[in-house]
Amino acid sequence: MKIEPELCRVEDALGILVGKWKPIILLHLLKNGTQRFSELKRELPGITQKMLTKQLRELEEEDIVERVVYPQVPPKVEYSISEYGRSLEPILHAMHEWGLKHTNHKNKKMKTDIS
Amino acid sequence: MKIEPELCRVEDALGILVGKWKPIILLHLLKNGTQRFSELKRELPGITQKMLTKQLRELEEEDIVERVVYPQVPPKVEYSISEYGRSLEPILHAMHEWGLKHTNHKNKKMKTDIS
DNA sequence: CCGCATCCTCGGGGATACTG
DNA sequence: CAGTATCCCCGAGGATGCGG
Repeated sequence: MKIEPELCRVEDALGILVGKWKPIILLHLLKNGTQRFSELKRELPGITQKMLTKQLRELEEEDIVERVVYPQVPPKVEYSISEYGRSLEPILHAMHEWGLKHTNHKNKKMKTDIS
Repeated sequence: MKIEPELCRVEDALGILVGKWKPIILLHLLKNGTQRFSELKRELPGITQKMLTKQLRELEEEDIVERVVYPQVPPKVEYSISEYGRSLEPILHAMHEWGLKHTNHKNKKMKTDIS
């Protein structure tokens, strides 16, 4: 059955995943469970504190990640995937699998384009 | 099994789908099969010729859509989903389904936030 | 350690007009 | 009919510095 384009909700899911660092942040949290801000930052070479904060806040806003603040000095903040957020896992897997195939597809195309 | 974040190919799939009009263009082509440029334009209220051309060209570049030009006056150009492009259909469906659930989730949240 | 504020760059996307 | 060609705007995302 085809999706009725007028009733399309694809953009809703897309809106959650779009963001330069969001997919990879989600994958790290899915793989490693709860992590501190500084751990995540260390694992994401090139990201700035500002961007990491922003992406995490946007994911939190959608109830995808959970944020726990420990009121102590120095501060400690832990992030994790919410139960609800785990429902995105199948989509991430599907996109990852498709991405692998697409890489092959492009490689094949390269060769035939040259020969 | 978790995806190794370092080997993540989610972005590849994301890159294909991201573009203001791409998902809806794909859904239209999936639903209606081959369509002329002007037909698509008519079905996408608000899109400009420039954007429709651009999005279609980008999808063509990735072998997702096929473009057939009939050398006649006035011009006639037909677009359709390639065989390869159909492999995206499960992902679009999954995102659509998730989007529906997410809409409900947000509605529920609204109510509990108010009460 | 975590995060906010400020400033800046760059490209996606829109409006409009022109052409074979 | 199916495109280019121009000009413009805005917001995502980066660099850097301050603060509790």
